[in-house]
Amino acid sequence: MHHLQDLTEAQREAVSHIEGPLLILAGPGSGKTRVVTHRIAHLLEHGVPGNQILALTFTNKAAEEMRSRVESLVPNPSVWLGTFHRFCARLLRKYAPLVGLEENYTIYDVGDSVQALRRVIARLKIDTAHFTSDSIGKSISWAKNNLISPEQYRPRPGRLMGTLVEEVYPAYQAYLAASNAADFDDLLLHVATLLRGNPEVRRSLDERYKFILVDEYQDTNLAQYAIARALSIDHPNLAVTGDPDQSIYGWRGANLNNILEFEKDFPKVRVVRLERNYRSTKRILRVASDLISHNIRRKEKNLYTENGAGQPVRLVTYRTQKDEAEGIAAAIAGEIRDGRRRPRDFAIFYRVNALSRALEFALRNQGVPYQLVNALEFFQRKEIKEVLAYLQLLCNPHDEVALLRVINTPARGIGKTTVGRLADHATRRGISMLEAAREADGIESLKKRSAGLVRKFVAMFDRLVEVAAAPVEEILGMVLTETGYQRQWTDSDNEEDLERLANIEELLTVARDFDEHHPGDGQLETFLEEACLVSDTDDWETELDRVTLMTLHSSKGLEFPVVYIVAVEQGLLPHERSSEHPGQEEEERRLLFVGITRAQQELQISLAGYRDFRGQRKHTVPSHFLIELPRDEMELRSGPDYRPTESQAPRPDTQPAAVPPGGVRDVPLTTAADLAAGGATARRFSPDVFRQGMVVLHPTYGPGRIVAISGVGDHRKAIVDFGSAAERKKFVLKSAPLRPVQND
DNA sequence: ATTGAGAGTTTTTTT
DNA sequence: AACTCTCAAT
Repeated sequence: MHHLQDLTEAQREAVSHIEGPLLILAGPGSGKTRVVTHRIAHLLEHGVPGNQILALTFTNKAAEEMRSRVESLVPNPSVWLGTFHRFCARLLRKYAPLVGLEENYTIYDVGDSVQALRRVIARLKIDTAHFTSDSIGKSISWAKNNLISPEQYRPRPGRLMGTLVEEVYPAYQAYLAASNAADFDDLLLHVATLLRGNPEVRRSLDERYKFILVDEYQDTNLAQYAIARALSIDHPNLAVTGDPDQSIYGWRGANLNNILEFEKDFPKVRVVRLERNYRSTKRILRVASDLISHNIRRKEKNLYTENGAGQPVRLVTYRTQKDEAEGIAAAIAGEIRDGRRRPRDFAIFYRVNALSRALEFALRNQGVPYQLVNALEFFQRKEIKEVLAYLQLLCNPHDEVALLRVINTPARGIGKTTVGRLADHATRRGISMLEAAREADGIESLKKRSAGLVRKFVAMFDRLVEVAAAPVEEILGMVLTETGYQRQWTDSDNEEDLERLANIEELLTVARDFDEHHPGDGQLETFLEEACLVSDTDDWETELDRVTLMTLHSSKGLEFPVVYIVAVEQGLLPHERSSEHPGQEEEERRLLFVGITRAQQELQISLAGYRDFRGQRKHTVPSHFLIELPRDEMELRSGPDYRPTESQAPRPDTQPAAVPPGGVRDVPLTTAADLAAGGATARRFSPDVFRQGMVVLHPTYGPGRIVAISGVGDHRKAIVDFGSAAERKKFVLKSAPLRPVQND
């Protein structure tokens, strides 16, 4: 079988394993993805139908990578490949009623659930003087990850926090149920309880997915563990891959025991160790090994490589944060200028997102293009969340968080008092807030004016309901038009407003792409699901020739020729918040281990003597992890090695550096020829010229505004509003006699 | 009801 | 430094 060629003995053993439990302990850079994808191909070639294989990953990025690599081995594999959360979301669409939801349930992302929780706490009139809603939320999340239902939750005696949670958790869960919504943790919790409570369902799914693979098994929490277990009882063909040394999600409920005790769970397991590293130099690997050997809770591993020794690992101390950023930027710029490296060869890792600023600034000054793997990701931005909330509400009218978000956005005079009265009415009558809004005229406490405004809002919403089955791009267009959302910024030259408009444009493009890949109506649910289950590494583009900036957490699974790890200082790495819990220090060490092992050829670890913190400059203490590193493999330096000199001084014209969220896209512009021809002859404009909200001219109807636009290529259609006199008309852009108008 | 100024609070990591 | 929240003025 050709898949077994050019694999090592250990790799081959894992790849050719077919039935029974399998544990692959894979060190960093040991070709794990290769093994997993080859194994899937191997299974398929041995007659296992693709739809019996379920491969679960943690990020969409990892899933995508895996899919494309499997595809290169076997054309059209019908394997289910995706994240745990997505798998559960899909499953719940089908089995929602079994856990008290409806099929059209909404997924609440972190922002949504925080809103929901705040509301619940306010409603319970709980004094949050000493406990933030945040910390209560964390406790609830912890409980869910550990499969503790609201009914089962019991606080530890004497813990004030616990008693609070005991009261809030059930109320919060009831709120979600009333809103027909599930938060991230619920996706897992619901599926786990579903499998436990419904033996027939469990059996049929176990039968359906006979071969299950779980990637990054060291990061699974109890809920994920329960799901994987429950699906592997009749067909215990569970293969997991992982590395205890790379477990860095303990704070999210990951339970290291899942992997450390896998052999107890499945006594007949076959264990394969992949210890040979193909990625890094000897020196880098040695530094990593020495560091991680200081952890107690681990499985001993012997990492080795046949690669060359490489250069010493640099440990650099800079004077200030600024020196650090400038030093690194100058070094990178120099390497690029000399043609020794390309921008994409470099990555800079840091513990917290806030540290990216100084680095961005320095890189920009050096004219080095970079790509920031974003923390405040695209779908979390206020304007995006607001527009999407309309879609959420269209999809699920019970969604209270969505309703509260949109009812007065953009401002339409429905203020706090009115909303409060609507909420009261809803609670009294046991109906949703949207239903309450429909009864606005009958609500005593409401002033005439307010009732009128609410009525107008409902009428507007109902107009949107009419297009709810249209392509997503069209729905979005209607939302923007009907709500006046786009209009509020169009005439602004405020920088922030322009950025918001650009984001809205970007959202339209995302919708357009989605429509293209999901033909057919009624895909709104799927769109929303994708929108909230994306993660920030997902939009990281491998192909772009840019320096990558990201947190140590998001660096997992990636590799770069040259890696910089900054701010290795006490309080930052290990992070101060990690001292609360004893086990967390080891996790911080693993985090540094992960960062170090991303490097292929060169590695620099650095710190600064002073760092700006919350506006103030503070003295730093070197991380105590540094004394655990082998000095004989390293080169110690004190910066700044470089102060930008004349030749390296900031270039006047720095190129645009950061990629806009969601990536770069070419915007088709109206060419001069288009404009010239449009006036004189019947020449048609390319459909790509037309955009949402644009003013266009029609030979018989006159000027009008594009209310919504959708469709692909020659089928691209626009709905145009010609003012109160004429009705709205729909045009196929390819053949319509429309032309863009320069100005409003 | 909305807006804006000022005060007060915040920061880990993410599906 | 940047964000959210509160309160007073409009």
